[in-house]
Formats: sequence, C-alpha cells, structure tokens
Amino acid sequence: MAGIKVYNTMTQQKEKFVPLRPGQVRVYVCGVTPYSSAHLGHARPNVIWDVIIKFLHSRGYQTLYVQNFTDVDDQIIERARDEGVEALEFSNRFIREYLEDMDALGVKRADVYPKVSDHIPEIIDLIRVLIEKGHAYSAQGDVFFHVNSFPGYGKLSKQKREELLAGTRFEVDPAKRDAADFALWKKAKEGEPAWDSPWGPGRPGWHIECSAMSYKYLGETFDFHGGGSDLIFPHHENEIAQSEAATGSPLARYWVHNGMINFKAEKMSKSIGNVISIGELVQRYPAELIRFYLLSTHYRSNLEYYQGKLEEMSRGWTRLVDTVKKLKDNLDQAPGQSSAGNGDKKILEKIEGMQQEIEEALADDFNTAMAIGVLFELVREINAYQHHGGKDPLVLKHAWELFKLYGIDILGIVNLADSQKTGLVGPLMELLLELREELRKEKNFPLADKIRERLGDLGVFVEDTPQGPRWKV
RNA sequence: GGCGGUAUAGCCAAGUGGUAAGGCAGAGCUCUGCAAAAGCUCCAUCCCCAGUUCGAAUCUGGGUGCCGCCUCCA
Repeated sequence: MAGIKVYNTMTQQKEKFVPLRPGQVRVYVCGVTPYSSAHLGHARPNVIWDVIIKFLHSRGYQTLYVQNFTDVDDQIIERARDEGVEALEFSNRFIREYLEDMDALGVKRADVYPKVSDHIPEIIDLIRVLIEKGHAYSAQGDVFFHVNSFPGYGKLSKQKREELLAGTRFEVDPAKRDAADFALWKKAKEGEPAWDSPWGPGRPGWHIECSAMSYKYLGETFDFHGGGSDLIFPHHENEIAQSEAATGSPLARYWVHNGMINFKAEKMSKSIGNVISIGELVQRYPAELIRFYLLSTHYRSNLEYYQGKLEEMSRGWTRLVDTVKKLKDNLDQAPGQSSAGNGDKKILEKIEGMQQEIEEALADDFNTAMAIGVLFELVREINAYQHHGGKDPLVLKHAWELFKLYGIDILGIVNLADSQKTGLVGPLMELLLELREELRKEKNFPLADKIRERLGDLGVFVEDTPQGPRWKV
C-alpha cells in the first residue's frame, strides 16, 4: 500500500509521513472564534480533516484529534455587550451551532474541543514559564512575548524579523519593547471579563491558548497541525514561538494548511461580510453534495464559490450517486452464484487497479480530487458493464465495496438514503407505478405518459428501465 | 514594498521529465413505444521568454497576471 506523503508548510515540500508514536496520530486543528455563524470557509478544514482522519483510520492508525474554540476574544466581548448577554453565554450559543453545522455536514466530531475559558490556569502557567525563561515580560499589567528572544521566529511564514517590523501598519503599544512583540496576557479593561493572574486581572491574548491547550492534550510535539492558510502568520508563527520557546521541542511535525474559499474572486471572510453560512447551505443542498464540491479541488488550492456553483456540481454528482444506488439495488437482487466469465475477470482486474489508484491518490497529500476522478472512471466502467448485461455478483460486489469505502465512508460524498421516500409516499408511488406498468403493457401510452408528466410537475422523476420503473424526487 | 502560493480546453480540475486523469457544457450515435437514464465516439500541447535535457505542463532563470498573508480571519 502506498505510503502517506504530506506537504509540510514548514519545509515547503511533500514529506513522507511518519507519526511520532507508531500507529498513533495526534492532530491539532485551529477552530474558530465563536462570535457568529460558521460559514463555508469553516466547513473546508473540517471536511478535509474529517477525510484525513477517516483515511488514517482505514490505514489502521489510531487518532487523537483536538480542535479548539477561542471563546475569549474582543469581538465576542463587544458583541455580547451589544446584546446585553454574558460573553460566555454568547459564545456558547455559536459553539453549539457550529457543532450542529459540522454534524449536518457529516463531520465526525473531534476527540476534544477545548475552550479558552476552561484553560486559564494552563495558560497562566505557560506564560509564567515564558517569563522565567526570558522570552516574555510583563509591562503594567500586560505580558508580551519578546520576539527577538526566539531565533526561529519567522521560520514557518518565511518572514524576516526585521521586515516584519518595517511592515507594521498599526499603532504600536508603547509598553512593548519591540513593535513585533505580541500580547500573551491583556490587562483587564473596565467591564470586561477578567481572570486573576500574577500580573493582575486580565485575559489571554489571541495565540497563547493554542500553545497551552495543544500541550495539555497532545504533548510537546505532535504530528499534524492544521488550519487555514490565513493562519500561517501571525497565528501559527506565534504559536511556534510560544511553544518552542517554552519546551525546547518542535511543536508539530507537519504543518498542513488549506486554501481559502473565494466569493467573487475575494476571500470569504467574516470581516468582509461576503459569507455564506453552513446552516443556510445544508438547508438547500445535501451534505454529500457540499462535501463533493469541497473535495473536488485539492485542499491546498483556493476554491471559488458563487451562486449556482452547487447546482453546477450537482449534475456530475447525481450521476455518481445514481450509479451507486442502482448498483446497490442490482447487487441486492443479483443471484448468489458467480459465473466469473472472462469478461468478468477483466473488469475485476480493472476495479482492483482503481482501488490502488484511489489509495495512492489519498496517500499522496490527500489528493481527494484525483480520488474522485478515479471514482468517476469506476462509474463509467460499472455502468458499461451493466449496460452490456453484466451481472456477476462478484463484480458488482467489488465495485460496490469501493464506492462504500471511499464514496461513503471516507469521502462522504455519496448518500443512499432517499429521505423523501419515507412514510406513505413510498407505498403510494409503488401503487401508482404498478398501475402505470399495466397501462404500458396495454400500450396505453398517452395515459402512461400523462402520469409521468404530472409526476414530473410535482418534482418526481420517473424513468423506465429494463428492471422496471425507478423514481426519485 | 516583503513573504508565500498559483497560472492546464467554454467552465471546474488532476497531473510522479517521456509525448495531457476526471467532471460539467457542446456535437454525433446506440438503446428505448416515447422520455429519462446509461453506453459509445469527438472535443487542449499546458501564461510569455530564455535555459538544462535525447526528451518538460512537470526542472532552472527572467517576465506578466491572479490569490493569500504582513491588522481580526478557516
């Protein structure tokens, strides 16, 4: 089986993946600051890591997956105050919604979702260590990380320290020794949530929570650190500085960053306001279609979204899903005995080859786009086989197993359930189609066509196949 | 201005130095009572210039365009 290779932002190349502990993979992915509804841009890393985790499981790895919530933050405090509610109550609402959105997308939950508000002591401990080691200093109730004390600063984003200072466009806090120094602890302001600390009441700065929480749950060094490419600087750079200055060990072995989703050639972003919420999306489209869209492009590339994009995607996606559904039906009805003719052997070999291609694609920096491409080759192959009358259960079963493993279990882009066929609808449709079949036998085509047409008006598509009529909503 | 990434058919998109996966759209055909579905066939020499090489979309150098980061951001 193909070994796994991963593109590492740190080294800017694909590397062979070797976990720190044999058979076990530890993953930290930066989550969100919960002050508004999750949007499509947030869905991307979640779906990608969902696939990576499931793929690792299929390869026999155990995983420990942590994703944080930064629930102590300026925006949260501000908006909660506008609404007149407690900051934590405010953020908890969006955390719940976030988790529900990810559930709706078929994302398996992480093992731990640590929140900043639950880890203040750990954060304080870490800051204390950094001060003791001379990497941080307190100044009138604030604590800053001293960037010049950490020689590796800039190694992830490939920035030079001097140039970072030159590019500063914001007002520099006069309490800082250097403009590039960043806050580990912020002195409390009037009316803001605050915790006691050795430096007085206050709250953590933005980056320190990830260092403290990843250390707590995953240890000094773990395997994957993920997140959007917009986090490379300053967030991940600062995490590295804090963690590595404190422990002396590398923070993560592989840095994995996903590309942005653009709306009209511009990054989808809460601050720009051009977002499309996940809640809205899952109302309108099947989760599997959304995942299909997200996974059709390699995770490191940028991805476009625009009105009608999902409709466009759905045409190809429907062909995939319909093929799998029909295949499954035919397999369930197929005779138990395999005839194993010569033609059947040939296609079995082809299917075998496709499985290898998919494995290689996923192992090669999680190339889901290529894996989907191969799945479409299988679609064509198995449709052609059945088109020409092939029905060897061995062949059907093999094809089905690939669709099941990759299409359903790992990528999550295929759904078999017809939610709208539940209740009375199913039996009623069966009755109607049975009667229509009798009309067709009697060559009463005008009436049969009328039924099909009227059902079409209702959004029910009927097609006549050699195996009898099929319908879908 | 600095740093990173990217540039492949009408659109989306993969691509490991050896002569361009896949999807959508389009054209023709087969099957079908019709329709649909499905199948078959057709549809690109890879931004520009120079170089390395027997051979480059793939490597090197130089351009140009686009995106991201440098301020909160998945």
